[in-house]
Amino acid sequence: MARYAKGHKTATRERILDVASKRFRKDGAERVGIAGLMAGAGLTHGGFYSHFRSKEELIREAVAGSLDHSRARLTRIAQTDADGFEAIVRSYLHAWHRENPERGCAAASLAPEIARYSRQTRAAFENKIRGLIEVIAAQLSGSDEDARRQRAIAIFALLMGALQLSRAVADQKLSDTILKSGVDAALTLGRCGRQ
Amino acid sequence: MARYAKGHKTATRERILDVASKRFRKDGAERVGIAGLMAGAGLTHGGFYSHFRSKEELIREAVAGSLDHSRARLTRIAQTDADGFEAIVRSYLHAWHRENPERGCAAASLAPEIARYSRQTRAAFENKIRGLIEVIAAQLSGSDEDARRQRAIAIFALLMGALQLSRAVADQKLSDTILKSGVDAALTLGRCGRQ
DNA sequence: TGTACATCAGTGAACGCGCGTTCACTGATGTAC
DNA sequence: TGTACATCAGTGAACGCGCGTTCACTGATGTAC
Repeated sequence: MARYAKGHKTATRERILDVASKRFRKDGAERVGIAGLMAGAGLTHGGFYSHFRSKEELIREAVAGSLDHSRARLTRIAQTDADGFEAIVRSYLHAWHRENPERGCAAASLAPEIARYSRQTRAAFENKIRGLIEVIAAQLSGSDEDARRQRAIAIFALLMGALQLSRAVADQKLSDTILKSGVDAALTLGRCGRQ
Repeated sequence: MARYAKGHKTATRERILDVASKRFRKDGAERVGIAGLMAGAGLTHGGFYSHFRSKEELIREAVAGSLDHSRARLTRIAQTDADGFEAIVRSYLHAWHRENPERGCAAASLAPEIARYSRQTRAAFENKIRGLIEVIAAQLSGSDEDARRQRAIAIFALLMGALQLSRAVADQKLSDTILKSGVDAALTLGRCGRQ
């Protein structure tokens, strides 16, 4: 093969990123191999390095891309609903999100793993997390912008932590309780600045 | 070698568990190999399977053991301080904890990974998490026991999530802000039932 | 219009390596006689 | 007290396998003449 239409290589790259992003979130970046990934994109493993310098670069870009999607989705959800904040909280701590990690928040799937990668990868992650925090902060009331940001940080930590716990326990009843408790607490934190 | 003193095998087993528990929390269970683990305990890899049926059994027991320690430590910290709840929150979201995962909370290091293991492993994790939640709930006020438990669940999720985020970002200033925001929010949630 | 050549996305064999797991074996000690 | 044997925690070679990465190659198309 050769000399494809303009934009063909970019399209292939996007396809690899899309497959990677989903598999990383589902199985963890560690567990996913390059060969299987490329096969999932309809290619052979050898071509990988003409698209990415290394597996870690792929992880960096796949995580960044999926967090961009998360940000866009949360923004959309917030705009659609009358109470944007509550809509964000309920959609994040929803059973659907718990059961479909491959379509969900990369931070919830990969945060501890990312903490073990290079500074560059952590910086890329950080950059996107700042964006998510911004989206949440924009839904909070209160005159002090810094205080809103700090509350948004804690709320995001709570959402992420609760989703992880709901996935890690064996008992479905406890898992449901975790989601419910997370929603209640997040709404409490969201209302603290309102009066 | 052979015919060691009574309790020798148990002591070796404990040593393997101790090394495993620390390495799993530091590097992730996935990244840690049996051979290196056994070498760290002063042994060769072949003997591993006379102590554990499989790597996953080791993960299960190492995580359970370290969560037992976490529970004991949090209980002690709560008893030492005048405000037991605040002491728990501040010690969990302390820079020392962020920088020493190998000595810290296994849930914060491994939650997404545990979510991908077998039901048996998730059940073992769940059992210990229930214990941690109990310790937190015991520090909360409010007459409704169920409500205290639910708040404790959310608080633990918040603590775990905030610690993970503080480890995963590159910028130290943001990392510090995450810890601080987590403390503030956890204290807010802890006080909600008090009036 | 026809021929020779350059391009380059993708192929697939090969690299060294570490993984989890199995198993025949070692050898110092305790026990039986 | 001395000898033969059983025990069994730990050893280390070997198993098949998949990993991330490299690289010489393919072959369909676009371009130059």
